[in-house]
Amino acid sequence: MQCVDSSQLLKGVLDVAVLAVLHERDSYGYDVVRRLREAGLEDVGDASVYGTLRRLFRAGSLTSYVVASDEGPHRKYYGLNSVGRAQLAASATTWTAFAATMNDLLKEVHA
Amino acid sequence: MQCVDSSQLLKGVLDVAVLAVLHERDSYGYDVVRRLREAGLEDVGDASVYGTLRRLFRAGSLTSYVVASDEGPHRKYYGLNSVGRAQLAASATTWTAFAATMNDLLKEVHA
DNA sequence: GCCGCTAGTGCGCATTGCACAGTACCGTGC
DNA sequence: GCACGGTACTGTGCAATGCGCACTAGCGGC
Repeated sequence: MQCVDSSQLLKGVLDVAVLAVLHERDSYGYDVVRRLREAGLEDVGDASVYGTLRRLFRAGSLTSYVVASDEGPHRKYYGLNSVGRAQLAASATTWTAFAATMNDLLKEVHA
Repeated sequence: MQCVDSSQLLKGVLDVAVLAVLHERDSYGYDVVRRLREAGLEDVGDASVYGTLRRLFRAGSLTSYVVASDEGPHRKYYGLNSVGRAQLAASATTWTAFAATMNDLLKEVHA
């Protein structure tokens, strides 16, 4: 019944978004969520991000190391490896092409 | 295991794409598939489009009428009603904002 | 001690795109 | 007449993925 809500838009794009954030610098789940929200993806669920990180790690696109913190529980940092960087590049290209196609389709709507 | 494939990108966007195509003019399933493919969405599955049309119709965003054809089976035409037009407008806006956010995120990747 | 923030895990659900099979109409070629 | 390919739609079941929710746990402030 709902119009396109971002939760559906995120499908298949959250991977790229997460990879993009990690491309900037290594990070841990809680922080990735914060950065994505700051970037404008305000309603990403935390569970989605944690899930995505685990999935990408399992797929071999990310490295992982645990760092203790003074201000709370340990942090599980993730970082891109070569596979992840390649995946990010490929996905970014795919996304750009796809977005262009969609903009084309919607162009006439605004007319 | 796969990089962002269009099937996941389509999630939540096929609705808008279909609405956009119908905005141009009334159409039937088989034709919508053809037009989407011509527009650049080359690997949309036909079942997805038929499913989307049925879903949108059930949701009250589309009108439907059957037209006989000389060159094959009857055609079930769909068209936008006011609900559908509103949904298209809203979804298009959401998409545009979302795409802008994503482009922003990916901007640094290309650097 | 309790609360709230930080940080992570696991479970189960809903949505949705798709493959696949099946039905059926039509014209062409044999 | 019949097989075949293109047109056109339906239904079933699957897989991917984002999310809500519950839970664990460390930390500091009241």
